[in-house]
Amino acid sequence: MAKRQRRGSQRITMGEVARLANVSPSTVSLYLRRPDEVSPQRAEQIQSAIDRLGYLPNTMAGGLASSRSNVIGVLVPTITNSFFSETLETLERHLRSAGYQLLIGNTEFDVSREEELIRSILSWNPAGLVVTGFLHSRSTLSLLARTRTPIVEMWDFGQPGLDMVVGFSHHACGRLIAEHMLTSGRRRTAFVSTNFQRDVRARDRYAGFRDSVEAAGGTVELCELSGRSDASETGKLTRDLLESHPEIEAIACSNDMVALGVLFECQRQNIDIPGRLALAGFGNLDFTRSTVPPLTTIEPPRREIGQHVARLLLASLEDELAEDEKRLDLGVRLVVRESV
Amino acid sequence: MAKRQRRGSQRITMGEVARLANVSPSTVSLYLRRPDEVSPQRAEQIQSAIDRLGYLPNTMAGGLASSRSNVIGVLVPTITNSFFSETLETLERHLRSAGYQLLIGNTEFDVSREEELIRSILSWNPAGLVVTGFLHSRSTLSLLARTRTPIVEMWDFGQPGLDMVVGFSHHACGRLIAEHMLTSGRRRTAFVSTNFQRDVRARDRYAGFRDSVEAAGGTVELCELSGRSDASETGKLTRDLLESHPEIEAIACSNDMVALGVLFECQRQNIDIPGRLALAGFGNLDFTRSTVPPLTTIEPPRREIGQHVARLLLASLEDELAEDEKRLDLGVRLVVRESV
DNA sequence: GTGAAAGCGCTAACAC
DNA sequence: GTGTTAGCGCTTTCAC
Repeated sequence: MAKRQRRGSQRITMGEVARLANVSPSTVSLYLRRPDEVSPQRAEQIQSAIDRLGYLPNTMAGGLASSRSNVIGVLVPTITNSFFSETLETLERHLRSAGYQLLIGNTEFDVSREEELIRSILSWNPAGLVVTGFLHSRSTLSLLARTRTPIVEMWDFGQPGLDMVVGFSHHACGRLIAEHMLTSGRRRTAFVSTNFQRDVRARDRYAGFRDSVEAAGGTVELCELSGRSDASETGKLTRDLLESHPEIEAIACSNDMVALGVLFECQRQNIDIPGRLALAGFGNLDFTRSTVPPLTTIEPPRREIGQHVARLLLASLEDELAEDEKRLDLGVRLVVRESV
Repeated sequence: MAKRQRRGSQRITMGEVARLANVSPSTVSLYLRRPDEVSPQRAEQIQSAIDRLGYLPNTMAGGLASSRSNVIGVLVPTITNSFFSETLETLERHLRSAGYQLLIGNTEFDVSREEELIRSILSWNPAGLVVTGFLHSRSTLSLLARTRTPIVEMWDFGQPGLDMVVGFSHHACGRLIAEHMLTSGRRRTAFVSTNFQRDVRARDRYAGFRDSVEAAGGTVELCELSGRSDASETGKLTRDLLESHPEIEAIACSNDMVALGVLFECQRQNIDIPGRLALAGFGNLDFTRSTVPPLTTIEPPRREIGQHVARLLLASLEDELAEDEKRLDLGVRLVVRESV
């Protein structure tokens, strides 16, 4: 007797509930979906039958019959990143309370993996789809063009987009940091980035930073970290950078974890921040308030993105949205502390 | 024309593919599930029809008809925590490549929320269920007892469990840290914890730590942080602690983020680590290698948990597992660096 | 307000 | 190897 018998799930059906409650299945169905439309007396019978039997509705059967689902697909580059996971958490909370179930996928910054995931999610006949950014493969685009489910592109802003857009401009983030550093008198700068090849948004922040610095006659040295935001690798890279470019007086980082790595290296080498070197991150992660010195950074609207994505999605499921409601630039805030 | 018409999804059905390919629907179905069992010629016809029409199978219909699903539910306290999100990521990768779709839920450390989520996941008729820890509400337990889907309790070890268990002992973690500190000659200690009331596993680590320290004649001061691992709040708490208990010579933290907050406060106050104070964290987060001084911590098997949960789940879906294969203590590793 | 009947799009026997 | 036939458990008209 190998192969556990996992068919015929033996689960209580709506018909059994109906029989016990002495009503028809369709009344049970109605009770479950719109309780007010059945008489109070039957409602009670039905509810007690449900409780007695421990009935759980079969979502698949319901979805098939109504040819619609309570599923919303969400694709992020990685959930192992507090940026996206906080957006996800907020999104989940708002959407679940409206009766939706999230189907989360990790694209790993890979458009062909994104395509695969979208295919898989679309096969669930989702009520909505949320993807990260504007970068999609050709066939993803045609897949998405053909579907009629509402789509939100999040965590970025500044391109046309497929349907709805909720995010902010990463180029503007880079400029914001650059201007702040320029204001404090720094011209010779470096940008230290993790995941530079895969992450378009990190590249956008770099581009914004570079554009502003160069426009002011400054220089920007780009340093790429090979893997993930490994703080120890950052140490070595920082060492090399400051050795080969002793003129550098400011370092902008692609995120706060990278900045933390740079900071520790400076502590080791007794490099004064911000005296000798200005340092800025991105993300406003919790620890940045208490580093020594506290880290200047940018606060991206992580939670707000989740909240507004949920709002737009829910609204578009109800009504057709006006064109000008479909695009939302949430902006960012420069958090000035003591490291610049 | 309000209310967008979202019914009759207009999607291509298997029947249409069959018609175009000049075969019966069941041959298409067979081709999709076991391609080798249809003749190469028809296979080609079918595939080209699929491509031409852009057919995507309807997962709900398939699931209903076969009364089984490729869904696996996973419940974690919060995905906003690299511990769980790395486990999730690994689990996702392994399970997806075996054709399963994860349904992820956030319990927020709340057993009644967990119950609600389990109810919702069970209504998908999942092939498997993964929950975090052993702590469940009474009705969750009876819900779980009635179902026949395989269940894994992860991230903890040491209790009987419902079905399968993959994790490690948090009590042992606390003891490990304690012994290391005792070895280095510290007797007067404190345990600084975030989320102490909600997180059983943090409490277990505390209990293990306290038991060992007290068995050796030492003392343990417990400090609870109110909210999340807010490093700045940690600073204030550390200040108060060291003021009211100047005798303390070692601090164990419920996780690395808390330890980071303590470390920064010590840098501010010029408290020598490990000279004046020993410090240890939990988690072996990336940055702990490069702090000044590098942080002694514990490496929990985050990725391994995901991997083994997937393996056990997949195995139990195939065959009945022997009792002794159902429980796995992955253990932990003390990462000795320079802070103790 | 309630029930009967007809599917939703697929899978799974079972003939052929 | 392929097609025919019944459902899977629910929702949704539409009578009553």
